Amino acid sequence: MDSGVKKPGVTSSRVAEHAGVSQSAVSRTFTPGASISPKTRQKVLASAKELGYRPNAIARSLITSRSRIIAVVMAYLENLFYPDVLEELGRALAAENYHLLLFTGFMDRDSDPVFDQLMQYRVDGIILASTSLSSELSEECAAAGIPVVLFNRTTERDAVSSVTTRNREGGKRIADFLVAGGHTSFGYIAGLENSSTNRDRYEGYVEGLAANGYTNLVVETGNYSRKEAEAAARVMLSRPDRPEAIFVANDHMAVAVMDVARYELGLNIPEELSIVGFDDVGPARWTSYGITTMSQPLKRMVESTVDILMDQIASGEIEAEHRILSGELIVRTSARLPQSGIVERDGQRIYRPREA
Amino acid sequence: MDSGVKKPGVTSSRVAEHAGVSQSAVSRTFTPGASISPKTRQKVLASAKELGYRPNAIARSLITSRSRIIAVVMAYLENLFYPDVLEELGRALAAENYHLLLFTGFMDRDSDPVFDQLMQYRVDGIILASTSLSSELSEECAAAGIPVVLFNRTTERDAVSSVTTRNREGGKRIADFLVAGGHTSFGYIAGLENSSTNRDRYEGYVEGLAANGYTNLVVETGNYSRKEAEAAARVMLSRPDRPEAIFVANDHMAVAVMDVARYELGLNIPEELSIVGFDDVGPARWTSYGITTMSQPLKRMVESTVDILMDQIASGEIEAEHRILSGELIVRTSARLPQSGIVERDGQRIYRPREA
DNA sequence: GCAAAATTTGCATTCGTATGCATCGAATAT
DNA sequence: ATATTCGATGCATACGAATGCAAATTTTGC
Repeated sequence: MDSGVKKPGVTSSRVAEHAGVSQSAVSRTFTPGASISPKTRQKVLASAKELGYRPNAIARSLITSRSRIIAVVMAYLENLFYPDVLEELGRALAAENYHLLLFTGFMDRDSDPVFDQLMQYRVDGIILASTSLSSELSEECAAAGIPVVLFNRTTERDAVSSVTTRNREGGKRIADFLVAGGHTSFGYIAGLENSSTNRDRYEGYVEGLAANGYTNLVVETGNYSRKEAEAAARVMLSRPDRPEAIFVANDHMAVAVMDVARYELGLNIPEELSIVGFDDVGPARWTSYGITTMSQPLKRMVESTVDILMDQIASGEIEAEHRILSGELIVRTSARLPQSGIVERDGQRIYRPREA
Repeated sequence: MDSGVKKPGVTSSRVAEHAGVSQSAVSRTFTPGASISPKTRQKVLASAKELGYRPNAIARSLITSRSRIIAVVMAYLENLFYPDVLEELGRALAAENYHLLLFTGFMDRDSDPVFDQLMQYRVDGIILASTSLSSELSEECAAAGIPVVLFNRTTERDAVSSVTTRNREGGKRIADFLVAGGHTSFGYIAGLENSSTNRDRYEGYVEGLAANGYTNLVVETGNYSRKEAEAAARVMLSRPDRPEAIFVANDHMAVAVMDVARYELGLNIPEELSIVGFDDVGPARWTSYGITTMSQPLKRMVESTVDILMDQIASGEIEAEHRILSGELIVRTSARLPQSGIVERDGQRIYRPREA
């Protein structure tokens, strides 16, 4: 009666035979909304269960030309932000009955093999995150008629959609926050130079500082890598005119910078040095770091991403859509506090100067 | 000449027509080792390029009944160990021309839907990691004739393979290390109670302590979750007879325990409290933590995992294989040091008592 | 109870590729 | 030069499920 053990080759035809109906009937039983009487449906379900039948998604894909697979490209997962994204994407896609084909662990250079695989599997959509090969790759995919969403990255060309947060405003708010905190000299540890997030955060920061009359900004590059961020921090913090406050382009690097500052240079944070990050990733919340940081609304970003994909898949129309969400400046202990502007919300302290 | 833009429906037949050959010829061109003359091969390749043709992996799978997809099940990615595994798996599988279908972000409870999806996609193999539903799920899959490898977990039933490290020996070595370090009272913060890793590490630890004449072990459970580990640490460290040394079942929790010890209870590590972890995950190496920990040889574990799968896929024989690798006790700053037994290797300090 | 409409059902075909088999041509052997 | 072999090629079919269409059945209306 039970079965459990399932022979590899249980096909719809075998079930049909066993249930005394046609193969079409079996197919319709498993196709929501198909025309089938409750009676035969039950018969089929019974036989299916007995034989341990499950529709073959491959065969289905072939004929519907829908794989129900979404490719996710994340070159590296070192930054905890991305595993979080992945987990949330897993949830969101599963809810829509889609599956997640992951491309990771390859060096950024060789985009071509990845692209080839994507095309061969006829994925229904593509999410590009944490990869610098976005631009070229995305254009190609879009040209091939596959919906593409850039996650946490944008591009000028308008063929592909994107989901981001207000990086520019974030950078600006951080500048305001640091100025309000009484700092007078500033540093920036940059992410990947050609990434839109880095560019926008930087520009907003510079703009915000300038608006307050500060132009003495020192810059080093960490390329979103821990190792390089450490090196950058060493250089910046060894300067005679070491800045009082540093905006690090993301939390992943900020953690490294804090370690270097404290343990290699013996600096007290925030008394002697203020650090602000971006992302509000796990370790930022750990007591050892307590990083003051611009949060990215992960859940909403993922929702938007999946939304866009589902829309484009359903409509068949690939029209680039750009969703820009906003985060908050979460105030913790890694930076000196301004006199005012800090409010409490949902048990967190955030920076909200009056005009905002 | 170039093309770039690719019409959705370029099939092998279209290429065949364009090249003036049969569809079979096109197929053979893209099938390594098939019988085809260099001349026609070139003709086909030229046409394929011009039309932007790529073999349809779905259709190929249908007929070969090989999807070249490996399912990876990781219920959660909070513990950085798993993203690392994922990245390495991505690399290793790509090298074998396999792809990675990721199942993540679901609560452990509902294993059934996951199982259903696995079966429907006719994946060629399954890797189960960081999930407690291993036992039931794995049996089912194995019964269905799909190779399964448990990653960092074992099970008694011998239907499924597994790759682990010597958890028991690891626990024992940690006990030896702590005893040699002069500690006299001990604590254990446990992982998931029904997981084999937790059980083995615990048993080895207890055994090692007992061998040295210590039986005064206090235990709390953190279930491999950060939040619960924090709570466990609070309880354990508030005891009047707080232990001098704590073995935390993995680094992910050890980080949390250190934060609580330092910032909530003001304890100095390692002067007043020694902490040892397991995994040697990223944050363990960060200066703020510098966790002394049993390493798990990630790369080799992944290699073995993929090895086992490839073997079983190639041979069609599913014979459970259990690979057990060994790690090292990496000595850092979170625990008091023994007088002897610490040696340097590859720029790292490891604990290697004479008999080992 | 009968005709018309609505619903089920089965047949046959399709998706795009791989592959056994037969055929054909060229290369080798005698 | 002819017989033999071997590689290259094409034909036809198969993989497993979805679906348009027509036939069969049930339901509805009067």
